[in-house]
Amino acid sequence: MALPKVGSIGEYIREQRQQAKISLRQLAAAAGVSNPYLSQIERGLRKPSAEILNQIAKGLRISSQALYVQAGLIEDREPPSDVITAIRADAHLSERQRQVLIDIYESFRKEKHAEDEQTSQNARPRHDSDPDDGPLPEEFLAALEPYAATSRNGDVTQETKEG
Amino acid sequence: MALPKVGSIGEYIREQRQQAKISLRQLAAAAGVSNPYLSQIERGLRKPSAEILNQIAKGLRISSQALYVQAGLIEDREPPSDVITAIRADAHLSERQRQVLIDIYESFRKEKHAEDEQTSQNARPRHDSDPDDGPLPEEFLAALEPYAATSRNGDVTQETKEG
DNA sequence: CCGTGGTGCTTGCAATTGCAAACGGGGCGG
DNA sequence: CCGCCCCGTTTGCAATTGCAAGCACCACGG
Repeated sequence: MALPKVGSIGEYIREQRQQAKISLRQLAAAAGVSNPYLSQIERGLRKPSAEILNQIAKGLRISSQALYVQAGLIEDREPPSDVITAIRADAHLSERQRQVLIDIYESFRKEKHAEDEQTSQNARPRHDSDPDDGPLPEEFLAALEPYAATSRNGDVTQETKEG
Repeated sequence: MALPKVGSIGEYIREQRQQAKISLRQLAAAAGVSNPYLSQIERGLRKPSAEILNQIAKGLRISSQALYVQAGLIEDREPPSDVITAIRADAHLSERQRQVLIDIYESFRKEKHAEDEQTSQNARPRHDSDPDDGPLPEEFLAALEPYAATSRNGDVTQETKEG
């Protein structure tokens, strides 16, 4: 793919602009790019950088993501459905935190797996709350307490610590 | 633009690369960019285009969106927490496990914010009173060991999604 | 001792971005 | 008719991207 869908992104921008009933120059001004450059972008003669793309998205008042997807710069994949993928994709976590979360999650899975042998990756939310199914080792919870405690401002509603 | 905000994206990439334990050249090859250019990107001397950014994300096996957010190219309003949604939707977890995971995740988020003071224009309301603890206490990890041991094979090569 | 292979960094250089200026054209008022 | 303001487009040109080649450094082994 040496030549991404630059044409389509241009068409998409022009389409959105015309739909918004604003002139090329107006959008250029709103986006903070020059008029001629926007013209070239819309006709696929130029391959706008990420910054320009973002500014244009702002000027158009549309989602940056929609534009990036159109530009083929983001996999059009749906949001991660399973926990591990979600953790891996979370930019706010450090790699270490990520690994710890994954470890904990997997250990939970193993516990659950022992009593309930179901390895379906895609699952629907279970509101059925059975508060008495997982043993949840003491030492584990003990180690977590300081974090769980500080993370919620005294609003620890869950029985993370139930004698 | 003598000092663009490219620094953070470069640092982020380097961080991710080092945590993935791969060399600059390896990532460059995986991403399909030249080694020197990647070097310059990581040090903030260059402002990579969207395509390059996307390729780097692929090479790092991380979400393109995460990278774009770091680069400030996507409004951060969208990815609040896919992780929590995923956790809630996972039928393999007990309600209790779910809550613990969420607690940990949230505490991690707070830690990261504290230590990683990134230029987030949209900071979530934090209680200014959480000066507790360091990054990730060993005792924490130690407590996890018995559970993590079976799940970790020493290397994070397993991918939940391919291609 | 010197070669080989690894790391990241510096140096020119072609290609491209992105812009200021200018161009052709369509309405409208003097 | 002419000037004026808008539209989108074309044309050079400075600045930047992105790369091939080469540099310095370090560990390992003949």
